[in-house]
Amino acid sequence: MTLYEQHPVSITNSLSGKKEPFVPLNPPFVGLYSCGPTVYNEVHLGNLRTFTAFDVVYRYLTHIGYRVRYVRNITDAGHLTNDAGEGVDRIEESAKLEQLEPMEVVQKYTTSFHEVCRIFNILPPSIEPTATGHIVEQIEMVKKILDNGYAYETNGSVYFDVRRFMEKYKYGELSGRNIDDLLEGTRELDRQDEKRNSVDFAIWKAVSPNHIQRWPSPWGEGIPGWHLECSAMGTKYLGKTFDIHGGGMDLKFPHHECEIAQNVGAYGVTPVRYWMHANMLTVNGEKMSKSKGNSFLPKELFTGAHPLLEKAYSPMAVRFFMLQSHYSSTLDFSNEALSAAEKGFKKLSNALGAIKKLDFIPLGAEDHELTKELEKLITACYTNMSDDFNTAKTLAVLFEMTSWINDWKAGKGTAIASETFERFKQTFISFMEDVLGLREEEEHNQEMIDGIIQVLIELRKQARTNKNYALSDKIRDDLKALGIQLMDGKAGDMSYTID
RNA sequence: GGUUCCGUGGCCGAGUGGCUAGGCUGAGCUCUGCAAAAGCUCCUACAGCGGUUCGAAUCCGCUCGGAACCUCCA
Repeated sequence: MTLYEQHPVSITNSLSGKKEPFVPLNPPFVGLYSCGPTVYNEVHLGNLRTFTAFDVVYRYLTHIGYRVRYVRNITDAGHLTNDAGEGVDRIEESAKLEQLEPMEVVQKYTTSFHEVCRIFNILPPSIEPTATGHIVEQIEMVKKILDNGYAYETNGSVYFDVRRFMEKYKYGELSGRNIDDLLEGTRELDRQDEKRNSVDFAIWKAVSPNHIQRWPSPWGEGIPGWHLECSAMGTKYLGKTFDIHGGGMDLKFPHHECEIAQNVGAYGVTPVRYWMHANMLTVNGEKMSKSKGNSFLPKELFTGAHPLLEKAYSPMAVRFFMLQSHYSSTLDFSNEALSAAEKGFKKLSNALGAIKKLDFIPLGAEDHELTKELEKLITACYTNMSDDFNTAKTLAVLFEMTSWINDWKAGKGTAIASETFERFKQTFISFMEDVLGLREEEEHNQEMIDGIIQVLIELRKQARTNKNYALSDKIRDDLKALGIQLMDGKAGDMSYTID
């Protein structure tokens, strides 16, 4: 019996708003798609929360035995600042501002994004497709939608015909939107528009020849619509219908709604069985976003160089902070909360370091009650994660396990079977490292190492002055064993090298 | 205005009908040469009002407060 059969997963499906048992189309295979970044700018902490949330989904599903194909795209074209037609292209805009070639912008921020992921221990997906690498697939999809009669061409642009689509299918189901309300609210903006209805959206957008990023198509030169890439790439790599699609709450409408419409319009089937939406990171109760000026970059977080930050925080403390709340709740950022998280994480991190080195110390006959209690904790890790990826509850269990680990660390024996001990140990380590992606913090900076060695050098000097050569030699030999070579200078000064 | 969601102790945050997570902070204690770590104890809450129920933080209604989406955003 596999782990996922022992601990069946349930997921809150945004489509129904309810928690549903997770039944993949073709177990043990799972198709998971999540919307990646638009690489026109650095990702900020808010963006990171979503990527972390789906990283954990990917990690856990894999851990319990599913064979997950995780697709997370890079949007490197076609993301206009609005759908109405007068929007600017984000990548082109950044290119102009930074005086770079658009693909230089793409490269720069893709590299930066990967670096941030590495630092926060966000695993690379199975496939990380780019919009520019799938222009052909996107054009094919536009053709299909046109052939099916759910789109129309105006001046070289192709728009999705929402009204027409609604004659046969539903639109607005995911976001619970009423199309008439939408039309009501935006009627004023409709004049001189290329679109038949304000709710229609571009699936192919004509651009002028001075636009650097552009591709030939049956409708002239242009760029694919933003919503289209996810439809095309999701379909290509995961099939016309796949298991899970995730993204930030703010993408629910219009992005994901349009994605559904495009797939249904092209293939007649809804693309996703379980929609998952990660909630926003807030600052003083307001969504963190660039436009509000309350966002900060990962780099600023490590240095503390931002007006909102009282001090620097480590990546793992931040990751822990995010995992302490459920992905579907808003999480409020504050220095107080982050400092608390920092300390809490340290406790877990110490326990992790300790249990790796711990061996089983038996104590008398097996206490069945105690064994049961510890087995319960092991099981709780699974049931909590299987319950809609409840990382907060899982962490609470890991803290309870930490109490036991600290006891054992202090040399206290335990009256359980060695088998239970080993499972306890393995579960703790794998939930920390593999499932939650929390690793021991060991990134000490050079400055700190220098400081530490100076302290030792000072001690060694004193030992030599006191002719305590046994101690001074021990300091030098022990450091050498760590790859640090101390060298005595002529005038009693010391220097060192590190391998 | 429309749609959706939220309001839990000093702070952050789980929890969906009875069994009242967890972390951080504060106070006291144990251990300890000092410090740290670790352990123990205490501070025990569900915005307000009303209703359903034997029983509600959890369900229903109203009031107040806040947020997200409806334009780009993870």
